[in-house]
Amino acid sequence: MTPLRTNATSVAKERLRLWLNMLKAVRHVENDVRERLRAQYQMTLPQFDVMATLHNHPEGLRMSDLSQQLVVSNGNVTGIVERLVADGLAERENLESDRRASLVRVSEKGNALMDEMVVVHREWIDEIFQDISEPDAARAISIMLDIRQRRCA
Amino acid sequence: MTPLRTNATSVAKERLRLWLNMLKAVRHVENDVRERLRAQYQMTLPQFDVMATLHNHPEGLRMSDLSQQLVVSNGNVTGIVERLVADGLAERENLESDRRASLVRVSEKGNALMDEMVVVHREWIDEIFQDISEPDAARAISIMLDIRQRRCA
DNA sequence: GAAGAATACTTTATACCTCAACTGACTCGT
DNA sequence: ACGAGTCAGTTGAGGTATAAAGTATTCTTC
Repeated sequence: MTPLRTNATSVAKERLRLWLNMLKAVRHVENDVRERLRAQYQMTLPQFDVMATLHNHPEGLRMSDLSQQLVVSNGNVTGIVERLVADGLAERENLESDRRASLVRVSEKGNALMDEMVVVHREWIDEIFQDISEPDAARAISIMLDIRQRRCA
Repeated sequence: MTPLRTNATSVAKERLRLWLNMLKAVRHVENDVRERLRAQYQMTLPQFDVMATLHNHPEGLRMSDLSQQLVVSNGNVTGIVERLVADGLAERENLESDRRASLVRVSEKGNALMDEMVVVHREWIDEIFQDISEPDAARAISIMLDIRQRRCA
């Protein structure tokens, strides 16, 4: 067994371990946040994700902008926005400039709610991540970016 | 604005940024792996996750062990294992010691497949994570553990 | 300026996923 | 024993998810 091969498999194992731990950590946080959302706001996690994204873009977003921001499929967004509109939390408007597309934005009711929820949500995350120092967070962010920014579709 | 408050909100923002980046990174990797699984093995990601876990425990696992390992709900595992058994990749056996429970393990056919897939999967992850050095991986793993190991239910 | 390619989005089929309620089985105190 | 409480697992309803196919619209290119 050459040292080269040993090192290569050693890195590979560590990367796999990282991946499995990322998965568990994300699910752990998602479960925590999901439960709080349900208990305190009767809202699902995907619905909140969409609302939070819309809240960051008061000018409105297209369906494809949403699916790209959230890294989910196109058809997925259709259903979630449908429910949000039905609940009066979001609105859709046809675009004159491109009749295939439409703009989605938070409704007045949704905006008032999100003004509050965004603050509360940040506090939740702050609590869940309380053991993570600012330098650790910065370091981890940079690693997360490295993972995503690999050349690909 | 006191410096204390400034620092507190600064850390909170960085933690939120970390959370959002973790989410995107995980979805990115999941999408990549999901596509390869579908194209090369006609298997879904959750099914692979279950099979890989079972493959690591040749003696077999109970349903609740599986859901705990994968950080998913109990009812979820029921459906996935159902499909795996239907496809002949896994087997279930009633436990004499506890007639409420049952053991799940990979079938002979599933074992042969997983012997190969586990290696290929590690290569995929190694490729996707190729920009992550071993020290970075180790550091990130420790941060992921910190996130999970906070006291909670 | 019309055929063809590309785009934005929806729809359908299938699989996942949680939660809450439920069934059947174990445990334990009395 | 035996009933209250607990535990392993399933079920059903509702809500995500993806992939693939389909629709309408816009762009492109000659």
